[in-house]
Amino acid sequence: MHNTQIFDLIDRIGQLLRQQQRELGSQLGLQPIHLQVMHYLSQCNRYSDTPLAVTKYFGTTKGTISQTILVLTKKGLVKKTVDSDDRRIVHLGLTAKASKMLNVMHESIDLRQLLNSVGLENIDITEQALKKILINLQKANDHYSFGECFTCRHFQKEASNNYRCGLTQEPLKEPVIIKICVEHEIT
Amino acid sequence: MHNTQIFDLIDRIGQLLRQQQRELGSQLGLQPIHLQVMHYLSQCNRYSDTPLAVTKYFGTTKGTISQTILVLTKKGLVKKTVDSDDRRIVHLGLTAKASKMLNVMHESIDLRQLLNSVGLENIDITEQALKKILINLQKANDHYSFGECFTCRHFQKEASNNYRCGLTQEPLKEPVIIKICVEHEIT
DNA sequence: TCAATGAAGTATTGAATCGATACTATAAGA
DNA sequence: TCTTATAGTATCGATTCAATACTTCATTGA
Repeated sequence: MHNTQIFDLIDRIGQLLRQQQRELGSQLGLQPIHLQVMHYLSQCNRYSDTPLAVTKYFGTTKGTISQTILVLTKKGLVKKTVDSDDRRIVHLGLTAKASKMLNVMHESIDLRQLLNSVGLENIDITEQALKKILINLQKANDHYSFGECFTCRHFQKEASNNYRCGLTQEPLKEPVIIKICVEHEIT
Repeated sequence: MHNTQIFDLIDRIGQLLRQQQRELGSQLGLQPIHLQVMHYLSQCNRYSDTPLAVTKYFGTTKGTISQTILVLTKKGLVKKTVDSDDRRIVHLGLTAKASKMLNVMHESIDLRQLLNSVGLENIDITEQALKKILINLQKANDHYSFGECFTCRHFQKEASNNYRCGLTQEPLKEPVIIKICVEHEIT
């Protein structure tokens, strides 16, 4: 009873955030999902920049995401490249136009003010709690794929300073990676 | 940079929760928004059970909500009654059928398991943090209406044990009330 | 008393998401 | 080679949602 209030709050905040995205995106002719996908693509690596990974991330179907990506490519915001090893796989990347657009957007919204009067310590606690909720939610929904844990560790071995693994500081918020790295921490 | 991760998490969890609602609702021929509105109506009082209040709550437009409610009434889940004082105002209420449906749904989803390994103390902290974020978000979006504060206090004076005011324990999660009661605490 | 203004809600239309189904192309295994 | 599985696309129908215009009712003000 008391516990479920958290989910009402998340639901509601998420709804209002999406509403903000809608207003912001409508000026650019974009829908909320487009902004979300672009934001996602700005943060993922070559294991998570495929349509299928986007599908898993947003919990929708292949077809739906395919449509979204089609719109983004038509608008010149996303570029596709076929994987050289496996030609079934497509890698998605933001164009310079898209990156610039994202930067402008991030400047126009000051998310930090929304954390007013929360307190740094509690922000951290909240963040950790939300991460655990997310993981539990993924487990409950069978969105968890253990098989890619090897991939994630393999990825760690690469000598690139743009990429880091683990839950806390990684620029890789891509879910497949996050999920697996978290699981790896637990076991 | 570090701070904005919270909003990614909220966004993502919200998305997955909505996906759950979609799966659950599709068996009943209902969309996520329908379940959300029904859940909202199960918790609001006679100051917040109007289409306009629902509109403010979900941050959409009157027309959109009107459509949603139309569907719910056609399905026999929501009943409209015209206000006796102000005949422009419509009060919305769940039918017995809807209440039963909500109960079944709440039983079929165990939200508590999603809080596994979070810890009671941190749940409270997270809840408080999310409440503050919600309020800040409402302020930023001009969804704040001070005028109804009087209404809220008036409502407090009624002798009904089904209703309570305040931020913490109230069964009234209706936003107009919450917003105003919180503001009242602050000042 | 009555006209003007505004508020609550509805109806309609068009754009867009989303799911379902069917399809193509490529890879991997027997 | 043949079968099966995977990644992605195309198409269609149902539905949301915003925008606009509209109706009904209340309130204000002369």
